[in-house]
Parts: sequence; C-alpha cells; structure tokens
Amino acid sequence: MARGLNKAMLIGHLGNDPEMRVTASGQSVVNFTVATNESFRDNNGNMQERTEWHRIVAWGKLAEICNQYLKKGRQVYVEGRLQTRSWDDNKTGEKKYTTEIICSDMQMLGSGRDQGGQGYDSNPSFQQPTAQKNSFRDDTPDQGGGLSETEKDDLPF
Amino acid sequence: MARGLNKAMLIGHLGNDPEMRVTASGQSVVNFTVATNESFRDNNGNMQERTEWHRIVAWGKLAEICNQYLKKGRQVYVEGRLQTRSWDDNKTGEKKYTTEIICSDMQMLGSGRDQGGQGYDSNPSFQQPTAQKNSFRDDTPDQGGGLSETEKDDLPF
Amino acid sequence: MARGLNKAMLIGHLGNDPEMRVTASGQSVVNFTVATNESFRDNNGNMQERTEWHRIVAWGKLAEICNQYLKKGRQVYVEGRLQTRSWDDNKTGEKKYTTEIICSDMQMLGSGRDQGGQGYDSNPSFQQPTAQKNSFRDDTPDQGGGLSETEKDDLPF
Amino acid sequence: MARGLNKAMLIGHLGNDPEMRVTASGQSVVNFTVATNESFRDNNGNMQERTEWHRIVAWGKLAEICNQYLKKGRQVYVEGRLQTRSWDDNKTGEKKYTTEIICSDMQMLGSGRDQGGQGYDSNPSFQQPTAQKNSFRDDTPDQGGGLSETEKDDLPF
DNA sequence: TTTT
DNA sequence: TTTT
Repeated sequence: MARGLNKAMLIGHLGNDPEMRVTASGQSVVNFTVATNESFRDNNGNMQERTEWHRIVAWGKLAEICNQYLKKGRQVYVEGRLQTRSWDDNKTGEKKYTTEIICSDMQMLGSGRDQGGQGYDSNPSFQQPTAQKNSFRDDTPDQGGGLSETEKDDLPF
Repeated sequence: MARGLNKAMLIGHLGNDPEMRVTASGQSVVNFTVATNESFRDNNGNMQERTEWHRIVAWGKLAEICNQYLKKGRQVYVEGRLQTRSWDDNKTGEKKYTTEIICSDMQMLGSGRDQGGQGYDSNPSFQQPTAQKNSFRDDTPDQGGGLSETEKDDLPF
Repeated sequence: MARGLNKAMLIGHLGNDPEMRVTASGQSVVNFTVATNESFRDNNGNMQERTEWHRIVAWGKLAEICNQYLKKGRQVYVEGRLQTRSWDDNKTGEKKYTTEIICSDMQMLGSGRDQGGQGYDSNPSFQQPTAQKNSFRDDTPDQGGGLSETEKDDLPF
Repeated sequence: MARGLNKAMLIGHLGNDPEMRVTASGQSVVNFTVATNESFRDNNGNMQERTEWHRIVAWGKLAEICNQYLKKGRQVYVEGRLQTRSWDDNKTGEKKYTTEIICSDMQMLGSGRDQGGQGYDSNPSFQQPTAQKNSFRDDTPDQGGGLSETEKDDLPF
C-alpha cells in the first residue's frame, strides 16, 4: 500500500552466503549482500571497474527461499524498496545509518550449473522456487516497519 | 556501461530546495532529498504511515535543470543508481557511510500549479525541460566515481 | 510467481475514462488507455513530440479503485506486466493481436485539483486509495491468463 | 528526452537468433524475441506455466552488440520503451498493430558457458560488451521514431 | 525536511 | 565480499 514509488532493482552476484535467523515473533529474516559492477572509461581513457555493494533483507517465505537456494557467487535479480535504518553506536554513542533493500522479488539467474549452488537444476523434478514476496503478506503489517521494538532489537545487523 | 543492473526509481516530494554547487573542475552538482510515503495497517489494524527519505545527487546539465525547476514540496519521479560513499568522521575518527541515488532521469509530476514552483507551466512558451542525464556524458568518466580526490573533498555533503 | 521478469512502468495521462465491467465469474475488470509523451529533436533540429498510447487492464479491487478515482486526463503511474492477446477477427477471419499492460500497481499523481477528478482530495476525510493489486489475489490463478474461454469472449475490447 | 515514463524491463531467453539489417540511411537495426515465463497455480491447484513473447528492436551500436553476442536460448535482461507500430495489411487492406520494445539497455545473464553462445567468456581477453544504447545517440533524433518513411518501409518486420 |  |  504505497503512495508514491520506492523501488530498487539489481542484477548482481552475492558476496556471501545468506544469513538467516528467526525473530522473537517467529518471522524468518535473511540478510545477504549483492555486488553490482559497472565499467567505465576514466579521464585517461582506460577502462575502470567500479563495484557497488548492496545490503539485502528478505522476510518470511521469501527469506526461506533465499536461504535455501542462494549461495555466495550466485547471480540474482533483486527487487525491493529502499529503507534506511539508524541505530546508536554503543562505542561512540553516535547515531549511525545504513540503507538496505527490503526484498519483495528475487530471481535466480543463469543455469546454476556453475554458480556454486547445490545443483538444484540438475534435478529434473526441481520446481523453480517462487520468489515473490508471499502474497498473504502484502496486507499484513509490513515487515521491518511493523516489527515490535523487541523484534527490532533482535535483528542480526 | 554497466554489467549488471543498479537502478532506483522513486516518486515522491522534495523535502528541501535543491542545493547546487560547482566542483573545482567546473562540474555542476546538485543535492536534494525526496520523501516517499507508504501507508500500511499495523498489528492493531490501524493505518500507519511511514516516510522514507532519499538523498539525490545530480550532475551536469541535469543538475542545472533540477536546480532551476525543482522546489521544496514539488512532486518528482527520480531514476538513478545507488551509490554508497564513505568518509572519515573528524570528530570520532570513525568511518561513516551514506547511500545516495545518482540521478540519471528526473520528471516533474503534477501541473506545478500548486507545487510552489515559479509557475513555469503558466507560461505558454515554456518548453518542459529535458531531464535525461545529458547524453554526451554517458561515455565520459562517470561523475561521482570519476571525480578527482580534490573534487571529492569539495563535495557539500 | 514468476521466473524471469516482465515489467512495464508508465507515467502518463489517461486518454479516456476507465471502462468497467464484471466478468461472468464475478471478477471486476477495468480498461483504460494511458498516453506517454516524448519530445525529441528531429533531423532538421526541430523539436518534435511523439505520443505513445498504452492499453491498461486492471482486475479485482484495483479495477474498482481505478474505476472510482481515475478520469480522462488524470496523470498516473502504472506498473504491470506485458501481455499480448490474440483473437479472430470475424470480418476477415484473420488472427489479430493486441498488447496490454496487466496493471499490478497504480498511483495517482499531482494534486488532482486540476485533473478533472471528482475532487477527492478536497475531502479532508479522504483516504488515498491503496492501489496495489490486492494481495490475496497473488496466489490465486492469475487473472487474464486464468480466465475461462467464456469470460474471454466476454471481454469488452 | 522524455516527459513521462515509458519503460519496459524483461529477463528472459531469446527465442531466435537476432536478425540484423542496415537501413537505407546506414543505421544498423536488429530484431529478436524474448520469452518471459511465469508459473502459477490454476483453479484446480495445478501448476501452470505461461510464456509471454516480446518483440525487441535495437538500433545502432547496441544492435551490433546484440547481433554479435546474443544467440537463441541466451538469457538476457532487456530494458527499453514500448512502441506500437501500425501498417496496412496488403492482403486484407486492414490496419494492423504490433507492440515492440525499443531496447536501450541489454545485459547478458549467466555465464554463457551453457547458453549456446560462441564461447566469448572462455576467452580471457574478452571485454564484456557495453550494451547501453550508445550515448551520443541520446541527443540525436530518436531512432525508430525519427526514421524517414523510406526507412520505415525498409524495416524487416 | 515532503505530500495526501 | 561477487562476477566477467
């Protein structure tokens, strides 16, 4: 239920295996990072490469799919909304911020054959997992925003 | 020149007037914030509203258009790529991060009549500004990434 | 539940009032067109304008929101998936095709004050309609694709 | 140079090898189709698959890259704008329409190792082609729309 | 800090 | 920390 648009779309590779946990209220949540690469010609005419790293968060059934099928190195499409969280750094007492993509859609790209996966697509009975944010979720209190403070304290990041 | 996809798309309202400056090398750069609003029903069934704030950076001709036509409160569509910058906080000596959207396309939404603009669309000869990132730029060193360290030190954020 | 990505995103103005109907199975469906404008410089250096027309279809609760709040001339954001239908032209016996955007998200843009609407935003108690495709729908057979042939014959376009 | 937004984004597989030609005015143009797949549960609870076919057109340098590197079966990301063309069917004298995606960005997905390509990524000196629509093009008369009638008659579709 |  |  949006007024306005807040959308991020990435195609890149996972920088680490997904890290999964369950909140106090029983919600699954997964975190991973995705690198997007861009090449451009610098002032001297040489090709340069820049890598941008993105923090991805997925909830519920989508979290479980990410946890089960994604691995470090895997190429993915990720769609979601941008969210900036703040927290107090205990050491310095300062407020810190981090921007994450709250994932609502994920697609595995490539065949998986050479992506370090556990070979799901060599299994003929494999059903490509459906990675759209589970729809019964869309009308429920929004994850992340709707979390109780207890749950927020629980978050592994 | 991308390998992969790194795209953000917003529809929201400016939280402040654009702030423009020119780098040491003569590049125009503008900064502004955009709020996206989302309403959702909380655990108790009450409508809640969440506002997400986004930091927008535009370069070159697009910066000048943003500076000239956008005002606090104006509704806009913004498209760009996500970029996370880090800097050293002089007070604490810590590394800090901020994520921005490097704007490549901007569209003004609504009629402008009631958006605090300077009435550009009451002028019959007005040509809606073209807000696509100036194209001769696409092959040149990418702004933001391609900046010299001097210019980076110069940045007003 | 997608494998792959099939997404269209538009910002434009309605070319007609939405046309609503209910299928034999009781599903609401609405049709309208959206014009997107593009200006470019032609070979002789003159500014030219091109208008592209898009056919939009919405189902269920989203159809009802579109029908209730959208009017010819209104500026909207529309997101959906591309779908090409074919039918047999009775006169010529030939197969014909049309491509539509099956809408999953709609946002009204601008204030509505000068958009020929029925003044919803002058009503202080107005709650901006939520235009995301109703989520309980996402797990049901997909509309449009899942229609019975009877319903398809029924479609008003 | 847009007023409004007209964007399509696909991830899918090529249904045929790209077909390339050069217009009378010397512009390269390439055509290919992309299939996007969607799986959903039908009224009887069985998994169904739907395939949607999209017609892609690319111009200029991007056409040449598509022609050189894409093959039937290859997985790609395609971004572009929707354009509906009409022509007179000589047999029936009727006007017919087709909707295409005028490609402005293309990314090859997966490793290419198992995608029927000519093995470009087994070549260590291979530089991933840059597939963004050539940027000097953005300020020139828009391809497709800016074509002379002669060129349009020439088009191979 | 925006907007409805 | 990914990938080509």
